[in-house]
Parts: sequence; C-alpha cells; structure tokens
Amino acid sequence: MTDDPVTLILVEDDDAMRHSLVRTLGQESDFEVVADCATFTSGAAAIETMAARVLITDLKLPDGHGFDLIRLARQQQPEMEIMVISVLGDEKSVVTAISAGASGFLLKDARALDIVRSVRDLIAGRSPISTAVARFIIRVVQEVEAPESADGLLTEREMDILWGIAKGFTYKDVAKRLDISSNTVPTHIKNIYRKLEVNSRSEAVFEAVQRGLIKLS
Amino acid sequence: MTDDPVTLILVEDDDAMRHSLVRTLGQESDFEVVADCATFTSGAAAIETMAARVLITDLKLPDGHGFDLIRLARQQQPEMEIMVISVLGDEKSVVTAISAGASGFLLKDARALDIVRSVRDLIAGRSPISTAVARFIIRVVQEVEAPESADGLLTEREMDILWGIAKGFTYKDVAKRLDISSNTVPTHIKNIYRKLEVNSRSEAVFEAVQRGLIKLS
DNA sequence: TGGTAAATCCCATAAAGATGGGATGGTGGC
DNA sequence: GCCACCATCCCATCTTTATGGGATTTACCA
Repeated sequence: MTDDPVTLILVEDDDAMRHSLVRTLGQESDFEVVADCATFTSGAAAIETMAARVLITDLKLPDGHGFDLIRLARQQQPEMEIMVISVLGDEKSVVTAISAGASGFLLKDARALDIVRSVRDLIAGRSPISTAVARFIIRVVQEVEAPESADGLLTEREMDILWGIAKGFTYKDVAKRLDISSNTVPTHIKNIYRKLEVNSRSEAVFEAVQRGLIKLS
Repeated sequence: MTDDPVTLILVEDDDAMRHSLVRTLGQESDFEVVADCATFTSGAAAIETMAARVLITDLKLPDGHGFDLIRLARQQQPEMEIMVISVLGDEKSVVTAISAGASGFLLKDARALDIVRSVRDLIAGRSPISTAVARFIIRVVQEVEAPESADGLLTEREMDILWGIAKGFTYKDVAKRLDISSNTVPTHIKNIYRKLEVNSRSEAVFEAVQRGLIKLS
C-alpha cells in the first residue's frame, strides 16, 4: 500500500547536523522533508505556509527560541507531531518544551537509526524520550500527582460545606443542598476557619486549594 | 575498579518471565539479584528486610498491587531506584506507578538487552520509559504546566484585586494596600465577576485558580 | 477625531457573611 | 462512665459584600 508520505519540517541551525538529518530522513522512502530551515524566522514561515505531519526542531536558534516555534506549531497545526532534538537537556528546557507541546525529546547524541525510529514512534502516537531527560518529566508528574498529604484535617461534613462555598453558594444555598438548617452552616464555617487559620470564605477556598483539599475541575 | 555490585530485588509472578529475568540479569558480572519473588507478600518482605539498589516489579500480582509495593519501597528505602516491567500500559497504571515513585517503566515486550541497559540507565539517574507509555506522562506534564491559556482576560489591576481577595483581605484592606479609594475596589470586583462569570469572592477565587490565573504558593 | 477600554471615584441599599454566645444528641476511645 | 469530637440547631449584632446606578481621566486605536 502506498500511504501518503510522512511530511517533515526540520529546523536546525547547525549546518552539518541539519544536512546529516536531511540525508538520514531522506533515505526513508516514505519520508519527505518539505522544509529544512536554519533559523527561527524561516522555520516559522514554513510552519505558517505549509502543512506537515512532523516538526523536528532544535531549541537554540540564532534568531529566536525553539519554544516559540513549538507554540506556533501547536497553534497553527494542532495535528502536527513535534519532536525536539537538542543539546539542551536541562530541566527547564525539557519541561518547557514538553509543556509547550513537544511529544518527543531526543538529546543530540542520538544515532541516525534512533532518529528514524523515533519519528516512526512519534507518528504512531508514542513518545520517544531520551532516558536522560525523562527523569525530569517524571519528577514533574511525581510532584503534581502527589498531594496525599493534608487529608483528615477537615471532617467530611466540613468538606461538603467547603465545596459549597468554593462554588459560590450562600449559606442558605448550602444548607438547602445538604438538607440542614441554615443556622448549622455558620457553625461548620467557624470550624473550617479555625482549622485553616483563615477568616473569610475566599481565603478558605484559596487555602484549601493550596493544601490540595479541593480538587480542581 | 571493583565497585559494589548492583543489588536487585525482583518481583514478578509469571514464572517463565521471572526466571528469564533472573538469568538475563545474572549474566551481568556486577549485578546481583538478592531476591526474586512471585508474590506481593514475599516482595514486601524482601523490601523490608534487605537493602537493595534497584527494585524491579510487575504491577499485577496475585495477592496485592504493585503500586503498594512501590510505595512501600519509597518509604522503606528512599534511595532505591524502582522500575516497573508490566503488560499494563494504560494511562492510569502508568501515571499511578510513576507518581507512587517508579523512575522507569518498561512494557513487557522489551528485549533482554533493553532491560539490562535500562537498569544501568536507572542507576545512573536516567529514566528508561517505553515510548508507548511516555505519551501518557507527557500529557500529564502538558496539562499541568499549561495554564498559559487564559491570560489577558483580567487586567493587571484586576489581578491585584483578585490576589487580595484570595488572601482574604476586605475591600478596605485591598484599597489601602493598593492605595486607592475603597469605592474603587467594588468597581473592579464587578468587572472581575462579569469576566469570570461568577458572583461572589470565593467563587471568583476558585474559578481563578482553576483557570490558572492565580499561581499557588 | 471619535470610540473603546482601563482605572479611578462616589453613593445607596439590600443581602450575606463573620463572630460571639449557648445548647443537644451521638459516637468512639480511654 | 467520662471526655473529646462531630453534627446539629438557635439567636443576635456588626461588618462586609453584592449590585444598581452614574461620573471623570487617560490612553490607545482606527
């Protein structure tokens, strides 16, 4: 079967590296490098003017940041898969690139074979990531999904009340929803304030979110 | 140089798979499998009684969940590197395992060579992750670190006010802090409410946090 | 130049909240 | 059996909010 070729836009300022990539990728019969750019400007122009399946970009470009290129691509062509090939493997670069929209991240020491396979991984919905940078990504996940710390501080009933005020309900509304007297609500509120060391609804909500007592969305 | 051997605890209920792993890992002269267990119970016992550099575990065990084994290991031996080798590659399993403390995650189709190299990656502080599961991890990072979306919705001044009410200040307090009339504050509040489509301070705070307008901590 | 948006100020009123007090019944541990 | 904690209810008072109006200045953009 002759599928549509996999179209690629390549942005890499180092000439030797770029030529090498073009050659490597070009040897694949079903790959087609539709644009190879050495600058942020030309890369942005390519993204804005021609459709492609994959964007491969460096992060350090002479006239702009690769991050912005990634964001532009996300905006212009949401279906495009984005892979970073960079020497920058520090935590900030990695996390920023990923959160900007990159789905793959290879360090520049990757070999030719790895790159072709990585592109195939990418278009198959997988995410090729150099092991050296993956640790940074994992750390983010661990920190974020962790907040099992502060629980049990508030009682179940107090959580109900808290949820109600986060949603902007009045005492009366909350009382009606929980089917209790509207006189009872202020009592719980008082206890919540004492426990969270606050003294207003908005501060309580903020504090509760910060402590992970209230789950967003 | 003769370093200390890399000690490993292996937990895998499938006999064939476990024997294969023991054989593969044992062939490395500097590896030492100090315990190979087929159940959650024996795995937990091993973690609690003997020190090891690396834990390799399956997720699906006959008498308990691999997640709990990971948490136990984190608790008992924080320095231990944890790698999951599993057939379960769904989003929930992956994210749960990672946030529980795993630093590596291989699907079971990985070849012998990959496993040895992955263990070496792991003890070197890197994170071997199968490309197929890496996408899930990336998605978490993208969702979490993303909130660059709704910005510019509120003006700078409105953000000042919003920050004030999140901190529990009254209109008067906010006015004093920003050195404006206390009559001006309600005006901004009204505009904030309109823009966020809410009608109380607490709801505004909640909505603002949810939209990423207010950064926590 | 005219229009729009931001930021400031003012006033008034009804609604809701914050906070003090006190009280009852149930549950679970020591 | 007593004590601590939870959940419930009641009341009163003062403060703060929510919301409606209307107004001015500045600044930027079409």
